[in-house]
Amino acid sequence: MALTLYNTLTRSKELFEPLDPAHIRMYVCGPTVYDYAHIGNARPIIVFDVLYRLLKHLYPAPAHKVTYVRNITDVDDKINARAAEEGVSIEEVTSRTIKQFHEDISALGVLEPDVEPRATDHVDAMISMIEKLIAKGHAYAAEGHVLFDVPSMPEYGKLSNRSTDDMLAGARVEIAPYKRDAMDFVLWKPSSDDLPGWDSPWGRGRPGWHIECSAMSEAYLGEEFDIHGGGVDLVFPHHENEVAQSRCCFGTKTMARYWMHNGHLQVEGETMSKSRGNFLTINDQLRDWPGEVLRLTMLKTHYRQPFDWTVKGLRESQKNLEKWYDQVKGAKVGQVDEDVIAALSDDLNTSLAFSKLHQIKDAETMAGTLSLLGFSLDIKALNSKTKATGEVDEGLIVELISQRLAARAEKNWAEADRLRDEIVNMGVVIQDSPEGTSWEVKR
RNA sequence: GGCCACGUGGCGGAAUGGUUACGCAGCGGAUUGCAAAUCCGUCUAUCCCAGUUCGAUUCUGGGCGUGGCCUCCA
Repeated sequence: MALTLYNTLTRSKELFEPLDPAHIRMYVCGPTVYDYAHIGNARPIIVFDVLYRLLKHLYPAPAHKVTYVRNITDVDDKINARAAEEGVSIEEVTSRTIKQFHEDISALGVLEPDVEPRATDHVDAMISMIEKLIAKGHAYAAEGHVLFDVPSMPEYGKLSNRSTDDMLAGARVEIAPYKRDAMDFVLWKPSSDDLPGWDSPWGRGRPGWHIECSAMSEAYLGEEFDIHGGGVDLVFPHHENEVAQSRCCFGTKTMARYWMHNGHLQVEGETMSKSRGNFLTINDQLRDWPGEVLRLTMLKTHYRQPFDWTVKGLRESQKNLEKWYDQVKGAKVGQVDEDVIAALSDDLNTSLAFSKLHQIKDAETMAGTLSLLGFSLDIKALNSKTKATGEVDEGLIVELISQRLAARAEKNWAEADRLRDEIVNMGVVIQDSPEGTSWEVKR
């Protein structure tokens, strides 16, 4: 099955041809750990998980190997600011946030990346890259900083498709006096005593944002690799700068061959922001919904498309999953549907993949396909009480339900309906079935 | 201001130079003590204007609208 991927670098869909078919290599920019991950952060996590699963399917072991690296940025000024704000150590902020991050995304049905490197473990590699860049005339030290010399790289701007002239015209930030060129960006900056710092040829300091990904991708995937992913906002400056650093340092023609970027999402029609009060974290959403519902909702829209995160959409996903899981109940996990693979192979057309999924009649194929897509097939987990359940009086509900069952046994329908209404008024829905009466918090 | 992406039925969302996608909701029916679930059936669409074409939702140009990026936000 031919896989095509949209490549930001060429702004077109291209046939995926791995550098080494025996070893497919993918790098995705992970979180900066200073706060709960929001649902926007969940998009690349889920989207690239699907790509990882698809690659493993198309390039199966043992003939092939797929290596997926997703980093953790644990040195950053936002982290420092958060620590200062709370009066706690930087380690406390990062370790707490990393733990929370892992906990949150584990509910989303994502496979763990093969490597999850942390920036702070790779500072030496960053320093040696910076030294190399200086030696090759692509970087210079000034006032304790080291800057990348943008004019030294003629192809700068190729990934984000913009000229430095355009960028300067639109610039709205004042230019630091130590920069030779307005576009130059920081590779290394000095740290005061209260900030995290490492000894370096330029004094005690810390790395700039972009160099970590150049160093870590090289460490685990090599100087050139296949796929590099992240959110669209990272195209510029982050990825553009990564390309500049890596290519100039290693003297390569490319850093990654295929650059993939997921679009942003909105919440109920509005841009998500803290000031609007619609800043939804993954953790918030998991209080109300099973992780798999979040996963399906995220994948219903093609990854490059912007989309609107709504309760209505989540409800629909929940219904879809209930139906599918009901269909596979008791079936063994069979083959993967070829139409679904074909849809995914066309630049991860997950929307089309799910519409094909709706057409699957065979329970085993359904199970196999859902499983490839990262769904658990566990209807109990899907219907299990969410964390929001803690906000209702469970004991009372169970009591009312048993009273209603007694009323029904006596065919006292008026009393049974009155009890149902009482339960509904508490925000709880009940359902009768041959196996008994179940209940859940209404969403 | 510069650059980029997008605009399909009530909602989500594919595909396509000419023929009903699909899902959710709605509506009708079966079933159910009542509901839920399930099953059967069913209505509604391609932002506006111009051009190319026998024919455009699909290609080209313009307009309007939405979103994103323009130094650290996925």
